[in-house]
Order: sequence, then structure tokens, then C-alpha cells
Amino acid sequence: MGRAPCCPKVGMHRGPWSPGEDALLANYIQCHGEGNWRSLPKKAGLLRCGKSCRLRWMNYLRPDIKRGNIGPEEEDLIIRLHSLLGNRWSLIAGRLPGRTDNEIKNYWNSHLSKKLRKQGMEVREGTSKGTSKRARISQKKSTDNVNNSNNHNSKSQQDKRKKKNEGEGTAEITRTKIHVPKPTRFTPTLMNCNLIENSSVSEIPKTESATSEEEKGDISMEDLEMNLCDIKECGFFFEEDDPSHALAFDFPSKDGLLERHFQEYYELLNSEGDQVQLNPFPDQSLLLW
DNA sequence: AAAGGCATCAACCGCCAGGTT
DNA sequence: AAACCTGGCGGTTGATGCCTT
Repeated sequence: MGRAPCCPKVGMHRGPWSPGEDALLANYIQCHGEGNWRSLPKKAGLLRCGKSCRLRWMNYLRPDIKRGNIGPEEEDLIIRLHSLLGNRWSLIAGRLPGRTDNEIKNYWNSHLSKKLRKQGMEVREGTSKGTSKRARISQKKSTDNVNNSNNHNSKSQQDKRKKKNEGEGTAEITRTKIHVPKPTRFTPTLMNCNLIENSSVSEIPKTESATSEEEKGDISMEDLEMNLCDIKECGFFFEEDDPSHALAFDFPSKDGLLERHFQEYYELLNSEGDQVQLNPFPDQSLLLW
């Protein structure tokens, strides 16, 4: 029978988020901060499961998300971190300010693994597939799916992916046991970086298919008005003379920060013993982000 | 111009770990 | 100590748009 779903799926919206839903979520979090994802949808007037809200926020709506292409410096760092850490995307993302694990994972799968293979480099297929229980379960599940499934995805895509996987090395990789920090998360205080002024919400790429809320019938104007609290009142308004202005997002890219992050990992992994303790994040790096 | 293949990436799923009751 | 809850993670899927034939 399996595990109970995280929430009742009946009546829930699924699939791409509409701009209206984004606005509801972003505004709710601006006012009340992150957390309580389970109850958030109801309070925010969203017909989404909490998990979905969290994902949307973390991967897309957070004001600190860095948009645009992944640059060569970042790409290089991803490659090197992946060679050290394997498919531990959240850890890798934690070292790439403004990038999400999902983004890096996608970038790796669609660009980097191919690129490296082309260059004749051996691509590690996930260190996590080495010994962890989770990895074994996941691996078994994948096998089962390949064997049993006949009801998902278009066949051509499935074949493509299967072919892609064939010929990719699945050699066991022994994993260095390390204690690593949780990837940096951004606290609500960072909201001081002013969503409104920076137009983060309005800059959010709109779902192409979504035209208007009325057309989609997703969110009523009433819902919107109910949820759109006064940003100023919530304390997230950004005053011009506020010293916290310094926190405005200004992603460093050429100051060697990424290089330092990699160096840190590299040194740790080369240190003696099978357990090492990572130092806190280099100051003034992600803490300000 | 149409059809099929391919690439991309947002979103979903299931599981786990840690905290709380 | 056990059960439950929540947040977080990595793997996978599927919609969409682009490219090639």
C-alpha cells in the first residue's frame, strides 16, 4: 500500500504555476516568512500542496535566485565539486550562491555530463550510488520501473533515456565520509533586499500558456486581494537610506569566491582520516546573500 | 510545411533524517 | 521509546520548444 501521500491530492492544482499563484505565494512568504509549508497553501489561498509551494519558492520565487546562464567559472566549479561530491546537488548548490540544486542537477544532466563525455572524461554517475541505503533503494526502484513500467512518458523519450544510460559507467565509487554543512538557506530577514524594488516577482518569467487568471480560472481577484498584504506593514519595504541596502543582491563572480569554495572542499577531502569537519562558510560569502 | 527526434527544465515522487509530541 | 510531522534531498517524468529530415 505504501506511504500516505504528503497531502490529499484531490482538488489540488498541479503542473505549471500560474503568475497569480506565484504572486500569492510570494506575497504570503513576504508577509509571514518561510516555513509551515503544510498549512501555507490554505492560508495563502492556494490550491497546491505544501510541498509544491516549497519547491516553487525554493527553486523559482526566492528573491536571491540568480538568473541567467551558468558562467564558465560556475561551470568549472560544478564540475570539480561534482567530481568530489557526486550527485549531492544541494551541497554543490550550497557553494554556488543563488543557484538551486534543481538547476544544477538539470544543468549537469543536460549539459555537463554530455560535454565531459565528449571530451573523453569519465563521468562519475553519482557517488551516492555507491553504498547508501537510499541509493540502493533508488537504484532498485529504477530497475523495477524499467522492467515494469509501460504507462509513463512517451516511448521515444523512454528509449532515449535508456540508451543514454546504457554505456554510461556504473562503476562503484567509494565515498569519503565527511560531515558537511547544510547548504546555506536564506532567512526571511534577507527579504530586506526588497522584492518590490527589485521587481523580483514582476520579473518572474511568465508561464507561456498562462494568459490571465480569469481565463485559467485559477485564482480569483478576490483571493489575490485577500492575500496581498501591505508589504510595507510587513516590514519588508526597502528604504532608500536603509543601511541594509548593502545587502542588495550583487552576486560576486570574479572575486575568487567560487574558487575559494572549491579549494575549501578540496583541502578537506585531502585531509587525513575518514571524517573531517567542514569549517563554517567563509565569512561574507553566503551569509550576506 | 509537416513530422519526428531531441534537448531542456519545471514539477512531481518517494524516501529519509531530525525534531516534536 | 515510539509515533508522528515536517523539511529536505535526489531521481524521474512530462510538457514544451527547437532542430533536423
